[in-house]
Amino acid sequence: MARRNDHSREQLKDLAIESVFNIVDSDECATVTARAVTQGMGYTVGTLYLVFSSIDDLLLQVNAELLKRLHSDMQFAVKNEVDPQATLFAMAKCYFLLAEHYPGRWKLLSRHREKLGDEETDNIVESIFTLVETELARLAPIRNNKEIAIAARALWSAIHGICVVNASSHLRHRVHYDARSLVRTLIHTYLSGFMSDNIAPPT
Amino acid sequence: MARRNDHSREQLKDLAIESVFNIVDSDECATVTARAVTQGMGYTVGTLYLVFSSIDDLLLQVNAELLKRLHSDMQFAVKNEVDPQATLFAMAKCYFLLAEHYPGRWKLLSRHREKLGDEETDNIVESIFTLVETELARLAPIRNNKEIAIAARALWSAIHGICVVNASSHLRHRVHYDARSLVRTLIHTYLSGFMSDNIAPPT
DNA sequence: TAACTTATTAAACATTGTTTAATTTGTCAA
DNA sequence: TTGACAAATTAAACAATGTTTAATAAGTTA
Repeated sequence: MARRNDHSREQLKDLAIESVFNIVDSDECATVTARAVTQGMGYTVGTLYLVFSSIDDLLLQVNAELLKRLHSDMQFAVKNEVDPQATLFAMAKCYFLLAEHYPGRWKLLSRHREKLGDEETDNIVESIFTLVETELARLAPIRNNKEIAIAARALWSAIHGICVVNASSHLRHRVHYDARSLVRTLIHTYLSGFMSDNIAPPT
Repeated sequence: MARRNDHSREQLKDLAIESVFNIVDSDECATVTARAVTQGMGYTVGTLYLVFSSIDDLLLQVNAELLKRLHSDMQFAVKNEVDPQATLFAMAKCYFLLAEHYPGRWKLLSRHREKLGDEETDNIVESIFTLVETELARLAPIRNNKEIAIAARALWSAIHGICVVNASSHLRHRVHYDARSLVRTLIHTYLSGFMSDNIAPPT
């Protein structure tokens, strides 16, 4: 089945995704062009369309791969921590470190969140939320399933938002203290409120 | 000074910004092209470059305008609420409603946050944060300036993050309950933790 | 060995941002 | 009033992208 090079469709996909990583890792502001991607794989532009339906399709699959790795990192955190709160810190750290160490990859992730994702991507995101929910449930038994689900999304949104602000911090900010402690403070403060049995907010 | 049409540079700027609004309001997924913008103003593409240095420059000024209006809305909220917590709810609502009623405009805002902003834009953002800080300070006198500043950014990041997730919710979410109450719950929970004198998080 | 299949490419096309040279329009001085 | 100048506006060109298509080349198989 293989021709000129011994690369199956699957291998071509991996090559392309790898090439995208190389591009955004070398320069987080670089634009991922079809020609740059295929040049990085040692192919020409047409080959990309043999394996992906469009550039957006490629980037979608890149993001799916990123999310899979994130989920894997977070699972590792769950295994290595005992305290639920410590686990949540560790999981948040996984996300934060992705943004800090691989800003280019993380920007792909946050830039394409707006576009419609396919079912696979959504499922990975769901599995990530499930990890968070499990810890929240252990931490605040007084909360019901719905409250847990909402809290997981709110908390994760907040962490994501901090990464966004951090990524776009132009040094010029009046308050600049590091995003790492910002995340820690956020989780701590939020959980403190979440665990106490305060009354429901006004409607 | 005016020639063919009686449009000063300033008027051309306003026309262009208005045209961008029209484009993204009519279809939040529409791409804002130079030709579409100028066609909407009744000019041709070259005129745009008489007034803006690039498309990015135009979008930057569009975002500045959006932020100005947001700040104005939030100031209005401050005037019309007495309780600090109610004021914070009202301010968050301003941002949330922008995302809900003008998703196209809001996407411009969140999409271009990553690009380096000019000083003017940063100043507007700072003034918005100042409004939030003022209410937080009234609410939690035990917190010092730095804590207030961090809390304002964390809280706002969280609200922004919720809007992001909401904007990209593909109906398919297992938990879908409305973002409005998500924001309310988040603020309530966060403030509950912020106002109590819990210990500092572990380092 | 020859026909066929298909991976791969080179070239073409459409759409964008941006620049440039031409054109049109108003202003002002003689 | 008219002719020269300045400025606004445009049409056309250019480069970089995503995408498609027709040609080419390499392997497979009868």
